[in-house]
Amino acid sequence: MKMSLKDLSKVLNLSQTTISRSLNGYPEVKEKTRKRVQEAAKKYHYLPSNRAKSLATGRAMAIGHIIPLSSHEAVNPIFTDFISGASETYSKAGYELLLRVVKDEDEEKTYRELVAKHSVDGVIVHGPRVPAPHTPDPRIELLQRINMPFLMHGRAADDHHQYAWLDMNNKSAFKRATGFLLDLGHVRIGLINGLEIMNFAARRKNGYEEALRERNIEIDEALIYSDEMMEPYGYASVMKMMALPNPPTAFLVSSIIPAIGVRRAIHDLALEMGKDISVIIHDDELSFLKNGGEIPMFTCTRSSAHKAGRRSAQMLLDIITNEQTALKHELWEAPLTIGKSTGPAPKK
Amino acid sequence: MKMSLKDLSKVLNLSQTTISRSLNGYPEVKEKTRKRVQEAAKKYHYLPSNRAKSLATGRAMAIGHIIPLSSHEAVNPIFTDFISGASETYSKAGYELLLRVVKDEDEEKTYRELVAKHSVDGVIVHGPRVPAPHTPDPRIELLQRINMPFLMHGRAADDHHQYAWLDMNNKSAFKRATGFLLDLGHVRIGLINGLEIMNFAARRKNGYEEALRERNIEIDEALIYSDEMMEPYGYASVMKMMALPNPPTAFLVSSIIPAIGVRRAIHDLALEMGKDISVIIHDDELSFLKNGGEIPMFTCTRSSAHKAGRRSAQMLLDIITNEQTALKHELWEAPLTIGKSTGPAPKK
DNA sequence: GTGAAAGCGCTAACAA
DNA sequence: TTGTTAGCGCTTTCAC
Repeated sequence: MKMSLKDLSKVLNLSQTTISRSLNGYPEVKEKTRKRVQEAAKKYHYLPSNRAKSLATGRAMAIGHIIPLSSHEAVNPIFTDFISGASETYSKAGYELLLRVVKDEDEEKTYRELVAKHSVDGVIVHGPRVPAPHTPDPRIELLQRINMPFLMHGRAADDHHQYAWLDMNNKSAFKRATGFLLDLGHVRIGLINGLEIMNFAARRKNGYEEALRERNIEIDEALIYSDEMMEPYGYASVMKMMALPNPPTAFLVSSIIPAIGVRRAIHDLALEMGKDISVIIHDDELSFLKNGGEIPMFTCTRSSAHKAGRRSAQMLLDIITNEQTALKHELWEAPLTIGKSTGPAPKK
Repeated sequence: MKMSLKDLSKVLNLSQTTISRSLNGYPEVKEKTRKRVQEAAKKYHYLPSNRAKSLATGRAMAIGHIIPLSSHEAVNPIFTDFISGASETYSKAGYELLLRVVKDEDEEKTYRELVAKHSVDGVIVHGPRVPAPHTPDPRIELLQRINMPFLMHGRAADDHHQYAWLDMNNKSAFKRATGFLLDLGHVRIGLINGLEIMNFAARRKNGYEEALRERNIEIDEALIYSDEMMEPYGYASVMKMMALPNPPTAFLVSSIIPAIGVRRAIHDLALEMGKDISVIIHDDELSFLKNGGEIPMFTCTRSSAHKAGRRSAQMLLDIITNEQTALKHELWEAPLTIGKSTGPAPKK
């Protein structure tokens, strides 16, 4: 049942070398022999042991995905689509996907361990942070120091050029979304954002502010919230902002998780207090729509997350196999899909 | 920089064997020697290569998690918590977590490949199906045939005893939830369920029906919907049911994804048509609440999913290491957390 | 075009 | 208590 190279070599009356060469596409094998080998391999369901191959070649044939627990990246449903896309690419290339969910404080240890144990050939790092303005994500320096190839999903602060990354254009997406609400006549727009230590949140805020600034609308800090993307956070933010003397008429929400709370708050307000909020727009509700839909919405869709996963995986594999020194960067524009808005535009 | 056993043995002037024994806790090593070895290992950041260890011992030191794409398990945010729990357990035990997201039709191939390539010591299978009543999930037979240790997350049809599994008591959870709504005075309760080919959905429906039956309330098929858990599905179901001559006064929703659509529908109805639906209850909204919350809600919370992941991983490791023939099963009761309900109870 | 032999970094008999 | 030796299943020189 369980076939090894040796077994196969006995069956075929060939050396292990020849079989290895046949299966790995080396040119010096006679075509007839190669065919014979390939047929036998199929017949006996032979596949080389990953462990042995790794040991012999020095390559682990695996990529690590490290999910920092605190980043709440794991909780973002989009993340699963990303990883599923990556998995697809790895399978095609014969690589495995190794997943680690780690506490922040264990992250350095994890990378070191992965290197020492020869478990992976490279890693994809999720959720880059901005510990302080103009301070690079500490993980970048670490990974470079221990010589571990990596690709960042998202960018860190100001050091774009020093490492490979793939990112959505968060700033542009939120600038456009804000513009969309402004076009509808909204002036007071609540921003319910993620923690600004997360790079994407900082960029989104920039986009929001830039859109307002370009139309000479004052930025009101009372309309800008920033916290971990949990459901009660969305609910509480809306409630607080709606209690202001001059409440917002629309909300821009940075993730589907707080958006659920936002919807609940809006619902409660409508039912219990007769208040009426006209538009809510947030970043990845679309992820759950099958074919477009009626929600006013934009940015990262399920299929684009999947594509980003595939692309990121490929970029990393390229880095590993080509050993190219030129770093690759990709900045994706998020599709801005406008659907039917919930409720009317504000009276002017 | 990169340390191997051999390197270490030279540094310490000991044989590789002694070092291996020291580090792996064999008793026949002199305590003083062991100490010396351990210190050196720490000093030089030595960790054994996983690949070499695997090859020598015959154990892959890795567990595979197979996510079938079609099951939409991947999209369930709870899933990520499950896997993060599992990851924690594996790390402690020195195992890696290998993730594969595969199309249904590739699933058999995937398992065979994992066996042939010696990539994993066992797998955790997600999203058991009920292809037809009283028909077992075909993957069970396959895994047993190819001799791959596995643990099912969820149960398949009627063959509980033949394999190890961990599952939530879906039937009981939905029975209790339905009972809760009945206690509030609701009689017409809409059930927005997952595809009934998924085992958990079938069980949930059973619980719902049993609760109604026990109170002699007629089961109205017009109030039972079953589909893939997408957002528009939730929206459309509510809209359709609310258009009935005798619409429901409450909804029981099987996942947070369609529940978002349900909330949107309720919101739209309230705003645009003045309709008022009193209670919505669904299964894992709580997963996004940090410390309880105000949503009427129950079952699988984030922390219980995490715990289930940890426990499942441990069960599988036990199976692998103890080679115990007695199969383990665990059925968990979902915590039923009742919060403030959205809207009033129906007028009697 | 094919094969023999060494070696990847470990573990595990078997000796000493 | 420690060391010697032979693999684990593959790839890769180097010979033929």
